[in-house]
Amino acid sequence: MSTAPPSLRERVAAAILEAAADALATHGEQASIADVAAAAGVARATVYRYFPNRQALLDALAGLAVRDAEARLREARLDDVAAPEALERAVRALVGVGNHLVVLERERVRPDAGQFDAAVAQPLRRLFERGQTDGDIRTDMSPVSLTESLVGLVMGILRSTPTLGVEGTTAVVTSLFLDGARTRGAAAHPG
Amino acid sequence: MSTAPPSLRERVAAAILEAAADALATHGEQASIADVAAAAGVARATVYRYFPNRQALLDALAGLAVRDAEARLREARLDDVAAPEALERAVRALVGVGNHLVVLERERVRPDAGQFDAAVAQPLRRLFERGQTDGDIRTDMSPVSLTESLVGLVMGILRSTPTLGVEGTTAVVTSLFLDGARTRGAAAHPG
DNA sequence: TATTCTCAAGACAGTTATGTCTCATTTTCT
DNA sequence: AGAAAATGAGACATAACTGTCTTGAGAATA
Repeated sequence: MSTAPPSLRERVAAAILEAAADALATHGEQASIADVAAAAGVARATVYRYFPNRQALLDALAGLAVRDAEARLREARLDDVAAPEALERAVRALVGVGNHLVVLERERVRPDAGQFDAAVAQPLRRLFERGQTDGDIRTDMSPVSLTESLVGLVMGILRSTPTLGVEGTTAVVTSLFLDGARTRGAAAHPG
Repeated sequence: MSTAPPSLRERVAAAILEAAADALATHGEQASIADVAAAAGVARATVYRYFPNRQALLDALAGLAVRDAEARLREARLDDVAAPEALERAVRALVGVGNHLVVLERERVRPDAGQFDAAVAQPLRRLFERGQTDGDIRTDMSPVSLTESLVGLVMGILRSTPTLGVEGTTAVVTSLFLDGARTRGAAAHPG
């Protein structure tokens, strides 16, 4: 691995990207460069020294999120285990990407679409397809719908309940998505 | 009922709000007044004749969405039926609000928060609480988490798959949320 | 200590969206 | 048809953000 010394420039660039992810995930698209700079604790001009313009920063952020998501999903080895276990790993990977994923998903309408699809949606669709052929996943819903549902679920929880931590969020999302909210087996109310 | 003649002003105001809902749901917060005006087929100045400033338009839109959601949830009579049936009705109500709900949910971080909570989240939480005491809904997840999950699910499907229609979307969301994506009962893959 | 690099702070111009206003034209209502 | 109201088009000033630049200060390196 390239665990080279984290040079100053790299550290500042990372801080700016992190602050941008937070600001964009919280305040949405209309977060200004001044907001990002303030959140990162640097001057506005410094941001422009690292990223020539706003779009470049957004692109860098999207690229980072894509690479992070790809790496986590690759390490998850979704193809090595059955669909339910793979799903839990996938959710853990997505939750681990955190705010970067929220930003990436928010910008997936923009011109640079496809990135989100290739890095996140496609592996999920493949996972659901395999789960369906193996009999682990219900077949009355398309892999596309299942993927969108899972993404919506993750995003909703990720944006509204950031206090659960990675494992807590993963457990909630996985359990709910796989088994649903209905009580299983037990008798309903004695009507 | 006050089914008065739909005066001209009311019709234009409704058209502007509808266009604003579409534009804001599609292009997010950075949709300009010019975008809204173009989408509504009116001049930019006309928008300002109906809403003194951008914030007033956003407030009107949020108020409309809140009233719409409240009315639909009230008509759904969630308290009159068991939790699973009530959940389906609630989902149908939320889906029926459509893009207005997406906009309202996106702005729930803003100063005028609470509106979304009072109109949408609170009824859902009450529904889940009742479902848990009746034994219809699993109790290892809080009503708050269940509510956030359901909202995330609805929003995700609503924004990414607008072609299913109200009934299709309702069926998908309800079934998935109640019973999950896992195959029920059938044997897993023959390993 | 001297040199070099980087940063913070702020001034500056260019661009874009906002909000106001006017005026000729069109639409609505009587 | 005629009066009243509303609209479209566009000019206009204002505000906010963007992107560039300069200056003085601070930290790293030799």
